[in-house]
Amino acid sequence: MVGRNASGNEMEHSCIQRVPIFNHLEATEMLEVAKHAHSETYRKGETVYNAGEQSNGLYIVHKGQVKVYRLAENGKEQLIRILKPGEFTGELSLFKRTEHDAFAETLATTELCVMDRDDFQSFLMKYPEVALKMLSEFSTRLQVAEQQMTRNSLESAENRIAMYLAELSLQQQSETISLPISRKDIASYLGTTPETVSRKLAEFEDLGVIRQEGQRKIGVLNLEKLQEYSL
Amino acid sequence: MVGRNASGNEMEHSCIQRVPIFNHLEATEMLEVAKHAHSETYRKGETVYNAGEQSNGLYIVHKGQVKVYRLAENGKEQLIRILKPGEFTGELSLFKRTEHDAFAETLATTELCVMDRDDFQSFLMKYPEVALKMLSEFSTRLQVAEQQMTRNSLESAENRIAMYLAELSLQQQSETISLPISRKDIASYLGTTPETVSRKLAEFEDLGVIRQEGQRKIGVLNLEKLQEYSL
DNA sequence: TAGCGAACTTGATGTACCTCAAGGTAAGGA
DNA sequence: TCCTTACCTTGAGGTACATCAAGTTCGCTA
Repeated sequence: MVGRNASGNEMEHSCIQRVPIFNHLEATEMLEVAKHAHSETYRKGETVYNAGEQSNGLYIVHKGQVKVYRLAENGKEQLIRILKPGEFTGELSLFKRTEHDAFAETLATTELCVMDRDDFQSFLMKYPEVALKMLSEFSTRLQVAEQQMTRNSLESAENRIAMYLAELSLQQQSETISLPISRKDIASYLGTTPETVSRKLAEFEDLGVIRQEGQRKIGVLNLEKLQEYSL
Repeated sequence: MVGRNASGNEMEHSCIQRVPIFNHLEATEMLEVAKHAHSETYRKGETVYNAGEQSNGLYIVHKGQVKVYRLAENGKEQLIRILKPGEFTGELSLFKRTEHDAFAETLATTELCVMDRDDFQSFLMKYPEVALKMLSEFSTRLQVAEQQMTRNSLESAENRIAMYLAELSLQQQSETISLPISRKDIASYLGTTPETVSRKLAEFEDLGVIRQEGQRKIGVLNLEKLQEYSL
């Protein structure tokens, strides 16, 4: 961590304003939230928390990106998700006194708002709208996690990669998509290896479905064909 | 569905009493919940909902068991989870107007409490303790889903099966564990095939780690050895 | 813009697991 | 109790993908 700011100051306030679960609150309410938060600044590649460490707060991304992943005993890594501004992790600690079961690492210079566990429950009791927003967010994440689980066990690596590209293309609403993460991380997210990702991308290129334009840019020439892999 | 009861009667009340997210409420509050719930009765093997159908309520299991699964386009099935009494599904419909993305089917004669979507949000606003309980439940489920996802993509089928047995053994606190589901369903849950499950169980038996005693009973002879597969 | 290191690609080889197929066993209804 | 049916086991064969090992390209820093 590069810096840490005490609770209740300007930085927390701006952070809380940007976060979906809080941004509908009145100004005075936000100030109350800010009292229980502090901000932390990280450089690229730093560790926010490790599996096994005591978990004691809700981490909300203000600026930057955070990668959350797990490790198997054999050292293999599974990318769980990439947190973008407004998203959060560490929610389990709000309800149970447990250890982290994953690792969190910054992918860029990152500012986090950290909500202390203590008082957060009573805060939620006072502002049930916030609890509802969190519930909504959770149910979406649950759906995504279950979808991801299904894909990883039911679809071939080829299909998973095609689906991933198709999704990116739809998200980014563009002919050329820019990969948000490295091939290694894509592999880890999709439960395969970097080699396989490489080979399949080359295959798709041969088939005229995509065109690789540098490591992080991919032109989608035939979205329909990509989507066919998912049905 | 075999039967449906109107809202607010005795059956809903008993159902709501048993459910963890509601059971701390006062009697009068429970009655209020019951107003927005009705009960449904199913025989074994019946469909509660199908993927693609409009989702419009929270299904809470009162008695029996419900299996929630997804289908890939190739017809392969992935078991998401088995709902036991007190557990619920359909939560996404409370926050979004969406279709079900999974299938739910009863494994036995089953009674469900169904909470109507409408008013549930305002109910949660009125009783934030209930929202907190749901949040807690969600965060646990999220953790389980992410764990399951990691396992299915990082561990070998052999390890997954060993882990599954070890977990059952710990859960049931017994030398002989009784499998709660068929081999086909175990395979589906672990992202493998019934044949592989069969073979691996036979292997474990040859190694003297377990003893198969009929289709649904397994004696655990060497729990440590089983657990070694997970490290 | 040269040079370094990380990220990526490509090839050759191995293997865990899936698939298809057939026989065996257990459970439940008439 | 028998008979049916679904479930499970075992075998043989194929394959998608991982693994290991060299190259190659990219992108950053100086």
